[in-house]
Amino acid sequence: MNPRSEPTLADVAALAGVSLTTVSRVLNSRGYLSQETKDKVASAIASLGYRPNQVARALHGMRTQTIGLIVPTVALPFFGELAVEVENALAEHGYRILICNSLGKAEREREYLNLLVGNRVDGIISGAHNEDLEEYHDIRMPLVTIDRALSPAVPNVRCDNHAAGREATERLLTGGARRPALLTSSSGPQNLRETGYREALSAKKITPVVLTVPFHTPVEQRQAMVDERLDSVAELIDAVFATDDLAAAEVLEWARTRGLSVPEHLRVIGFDGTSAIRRALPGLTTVRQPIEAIAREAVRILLGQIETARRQRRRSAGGGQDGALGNEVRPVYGPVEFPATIVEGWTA
Amino acid sequence: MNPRSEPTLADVAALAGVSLTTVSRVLNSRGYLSQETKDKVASAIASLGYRPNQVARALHGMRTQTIGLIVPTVALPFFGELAVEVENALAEHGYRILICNSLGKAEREREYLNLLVGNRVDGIISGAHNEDLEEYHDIRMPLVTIDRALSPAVPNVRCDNHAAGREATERLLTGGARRPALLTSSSGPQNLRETGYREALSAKKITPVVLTVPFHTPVEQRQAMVDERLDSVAELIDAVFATDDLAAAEVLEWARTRGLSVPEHLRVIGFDGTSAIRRALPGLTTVRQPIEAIAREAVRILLGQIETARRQRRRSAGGGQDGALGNEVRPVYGPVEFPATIVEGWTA
DNA sequence: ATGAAAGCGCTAACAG
DNA sequence: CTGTTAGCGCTTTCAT
Repeated sequence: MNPRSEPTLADVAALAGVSLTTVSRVLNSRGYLSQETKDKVASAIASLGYRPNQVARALHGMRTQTIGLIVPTVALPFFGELAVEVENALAEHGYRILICNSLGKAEREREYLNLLVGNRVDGIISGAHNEDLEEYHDIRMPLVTIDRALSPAVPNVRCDNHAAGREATERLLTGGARRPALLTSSSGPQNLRETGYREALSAKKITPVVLTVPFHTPVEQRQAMVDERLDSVAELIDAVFATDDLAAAEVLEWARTRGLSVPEHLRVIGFDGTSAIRRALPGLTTVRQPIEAIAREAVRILLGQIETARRQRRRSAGGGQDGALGNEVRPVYGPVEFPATIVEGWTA
Repeated sequence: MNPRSEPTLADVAALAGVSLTTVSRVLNSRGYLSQETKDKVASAIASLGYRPNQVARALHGMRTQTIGLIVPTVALPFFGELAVEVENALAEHGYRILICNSLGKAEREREYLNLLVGNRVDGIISGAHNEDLEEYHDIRMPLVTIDRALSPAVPNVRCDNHAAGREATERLLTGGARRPALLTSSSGPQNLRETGYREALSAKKITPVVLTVPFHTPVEQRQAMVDERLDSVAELIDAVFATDDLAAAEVLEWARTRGLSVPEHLRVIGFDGTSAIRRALPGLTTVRQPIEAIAREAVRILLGQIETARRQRRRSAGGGQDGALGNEVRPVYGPVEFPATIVEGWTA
């Protein structure tokens, strides 16, 4: 045996003087083993530093205990925190996570989707998609999306963007704003935070001012674009609801360079409320997403799907008797939404 | 065949009316194939939506094309960006990444180490370690550390912390500071940024003021601890060098609540310079780590080690002739350091 | 130019 | 209580 490569079951068996099966049994504590055998095997394992090859296990068991997570980039605190929470929730169930950063490129997202399927992950959680990549549709695998709905057949978990958008806007108004603008990444009916914003304004007969800077704008260009958008409406507005905290930071910077004091001349509220940004900008009033709840629920639904799929596979393989299976996790239609909460700072 | 599970090579072969071998050949474009065969196979693949099972491939080929990355948490922008850069660098070489967040818990880091070995990743990059976990030492696998040195035998890639610490401190002094404090996570000779700080001060005969708040302090407690540390030396100091940007943000918040204006009463310089924090706090003067360069170099060294290991394994397996192998990637001793650069804001 | 068969490391029937 | 054997899906000699 090459010393630089990992020992195998056979090595352990040989050293312990028993068969492969026996070793496998002590590893998985299945069936009856004499204490003596157990000890022999255990010491062989220890002395070789043996660790079961999960790849072989996966090949046999048809399951990798791994799920794929696709996000735009964990370099953004929101997705970084989301990834950590998903990882935590999965770890409790013995699963691990393969994180994929699409960087907003459809091409890359497609490649990752193939990679995940090729690696036979047990399921996928997607928190990023370039306006439905068709690959998502004909994927034969448990799938849950976070935040952006893909199709009614795919479970979607998110915070209640609509209500949150309305509440953020109302918070600006009750704070004294008369004309709040919206700064977001893309405008339209699918943008529920925008819908909430418009709803809050129409209740007060205020005309909306919607500014957009695309999500994947290179970081060096963002501030200039934000400045340009805000300058063009500076006379009209006295508050800004930015749909993410980093955009809110850019609004604050704009206000600073234009000599507008916050919140006196300009009120600002952000969105996400990640701990990293709350550390960086503790003064920012923002809407905090319940990231942990979202992650846990997405994981719960996904694992339910995986379980169901396994059952079906077993049934169609083993043939025959159904048994009473009333307690399966039911498929989820429609989005699952969690409430977001406003975190007070001094910018609004 | 169960419709919900992925098709296999055998399915493709059956549909195309050829043998497994042939299908495998067209997939890997090895040997001579008639155009007709190629076409038949290709269309069978397409119509089944077949994707090779990487798990099986890995089992056979004894390589997973996956490397593990261990970091404290990608929820912190520095490690989030590092993860993305490592992923990018690896992708260029056909490797993927398994990200593990240790959350600063030795227990969890140990588990992850086992997981990675169990999953037979081809190598590990570690950017986190609880004061050498012994497991790192007897690991039979290519390993590179980022930022923290583990042992002389393990390559270490980092920014030039010593020089950077000196320069940051000098920047405060040339800006007009007379007594800059250091705020860091743990003090001692292994903290090279601190060493640089002390060096810059001793050149000017200034007595150091070193404040510490442990790295893994829960976020809710941090500000209070920072406040407490700073209050205790408020009379002495007129500047702070914080060894990460988030700590610098906490210093700014302290200054704000104490009515100290920055940079007039208090100069502040941070460390890391991630894009996320630069977006959040564009005014912060900081030392920017060359994250991309670090990631690329770590990957380069690791892939070199993997290549070398494979060669050795082949040699010891196939037995015999060495051949001329002068162009191997040489093992790296001593750390590889990249220069960090100061990014100007208005806080210093 | 194509196929048959062995084997990667492990688990699970199926014997004893 | 323990061993033998047959795969999981793929690559790779070795034949033909």
